[in-house]
Amino acid sequence: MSDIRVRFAPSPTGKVHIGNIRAAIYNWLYARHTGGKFLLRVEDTDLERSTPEAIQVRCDCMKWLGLDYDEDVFYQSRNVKRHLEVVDQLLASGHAYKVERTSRDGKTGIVTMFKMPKDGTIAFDDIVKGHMAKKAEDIQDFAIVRSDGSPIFHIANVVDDIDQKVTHIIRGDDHVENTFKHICIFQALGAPVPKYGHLSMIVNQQGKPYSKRDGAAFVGEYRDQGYLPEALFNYLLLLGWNPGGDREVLTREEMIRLFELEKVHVTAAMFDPKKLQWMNGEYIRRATKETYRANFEAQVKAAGFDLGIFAALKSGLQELLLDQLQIRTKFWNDIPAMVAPFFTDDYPMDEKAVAKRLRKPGVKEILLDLADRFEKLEPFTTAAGEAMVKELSQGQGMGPWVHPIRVAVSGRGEGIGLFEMCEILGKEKTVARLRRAAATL
RNA sequence: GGUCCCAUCGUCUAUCGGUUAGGACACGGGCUUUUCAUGCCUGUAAGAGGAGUUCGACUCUCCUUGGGACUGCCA
Repeated sequence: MSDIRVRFAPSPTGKVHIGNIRAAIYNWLYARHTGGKFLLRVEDTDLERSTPEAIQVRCDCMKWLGLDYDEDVFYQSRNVKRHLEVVDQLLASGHAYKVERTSRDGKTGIVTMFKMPKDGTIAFDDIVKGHMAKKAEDIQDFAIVRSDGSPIFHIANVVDDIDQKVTHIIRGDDHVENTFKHICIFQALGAPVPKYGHLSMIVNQQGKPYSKRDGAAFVGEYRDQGYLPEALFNYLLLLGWNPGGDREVLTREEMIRLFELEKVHVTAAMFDPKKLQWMNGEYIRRATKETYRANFEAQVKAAGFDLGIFAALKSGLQELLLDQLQIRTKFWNDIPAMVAPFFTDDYPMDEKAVAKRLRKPGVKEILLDLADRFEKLEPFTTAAGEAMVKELSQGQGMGPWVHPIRVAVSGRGEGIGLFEMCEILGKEKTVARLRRAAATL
C-alpha cells in the first residue's frame, strides 16, 4: 500500500472518448502499480448536460474495460457548498475579488475572479513532460464563480482534489495551462500541491485531435463492433507508453507490474485502426477455448440461431468447428455470418462467389457427381472426403471440385476447412445442398 | 498575435554518447495450402535542416523549419 491517490474526473456530458478513457487507463495503472487508490469523480456541475444516463454510460465503459475504482463515486455537484465556502475564504484573504463583467454571449453580471500573483514564476515538474515554468504575469486573473453564483471548473476541481486528498493528477495535456492557475489556487489555500502528469493527445492521420469524424472515437462503438476490451486496453496503453524491448501484447498483470508514468511519451500519438484490428485478432486467437466458446454462443444466440443445433453435434465436431473458427475470427460479431450455414439452410449466397465458382459450364455435372459420391462415402469424415476428392483430381489440384463444393454448401468463397465443414454439416445436408445448388444451374 | 510544448521507418516505438539504428502494424515476396485465414521465412522503409560541445552525436546545447496545446461566466 502507498499513500498515492489518483482520480479519473470526467464530466459526463456525452460518450466516452478514447483519449479520455486512455487517461483513465493510465490513472488506473498508476494506482495499481503503486498500490495506491484509483478514485472516480463525476464532474457533473453542468447539470444540463450531465444526465444519469451519461453517467451510467461512463461506468459501463469503465467496467467493460476492467477499470474498477476504489471508494465511493464522488459527485462534484454535491460539493458546491464547500466550493463556495472556499471562495469566501479566498475573498477574505485577498486572493479573489468580485467584478462586473460581460461574457462572450453578452451577459453582464458580477463574477468572482481569482487574483493571480503579479510577478514571479510558477513552475512544476511534470512527471511526463518534465520541468514546466511560466511567468505569473503571462497568466490573467480568471473567473471562479459565475454571475449566477455557481462555482466554475477551476475552483471546483481544485477543492475536490483537496477534499479527495488526490496526490497525483494525471490528465490530458490540454490542461497544462490550467495547471499553472490551479497551482496558484492550491498555494493561496495553503494546500499541498499535487504532482502532475500530462498526457499527450491521440491524433488522427492529419495530426489533428482524434474526433468522431475520424472513425470510432467512443469506447462504446468499439464494444459494439466486437472488439475485446483487453485488446482496446492494450492498444490504447501502447499509444504513448511501452515497457521497453519488444513486448507489445501484455497481460493485465504485466501491465500493472511494468507501468511507469515516467516512461509515458510526451509526443502526440496517431491512432492506427489497422493495428488495433490486428491486436484484436491476436487476442481472439490467444483466447482460451472456454472464452471463445462463450462468445461464440453469445453471438449465435444474438443472431437468432438455434444453439441446440450446435449442442447436438458430437463433442469432437463442436471442438473442430470452434478451433477452425477461432483463427479466422477478427471480431466477435463476425461470427454469425461465418456460421450461418451451420444453423440454417437459408444462408445467404454470395453472388460474386456464385458467379465465379458455380455459374460455369460443367459445374452442374460436377456437383451432381459429387453428391452421388458423397452419398456413398463411408465413413463421412474429413479425411475420407479429402481422400476422395484427391483421387478425383489425380494430383492436378483439387480446385475444380473444392471451390464449387464450398460455395454450394456454404454460400461463401471463404471459410473454415472445406472437408471439416462437410463433416460438421453431415452427409445428409452436404448432399442435399450440392443437389439443390446443381438444380439452380 | 502572445505563452507553453513537441520532432527516429507511412504509423506505434527501442536506443538512456560508440548499434550493420532493433521490433510491431501496414505494404511486397516466399513456404505451408482446397478457399479464407493462421503459422513460419523474408524484402522495402527512419534520426526535419543548420551550427556547436566531444576522440565520437539519433542521443547534450543553440538556431531555423514544421507540428500541436492554451489564450471562456466549457470542462
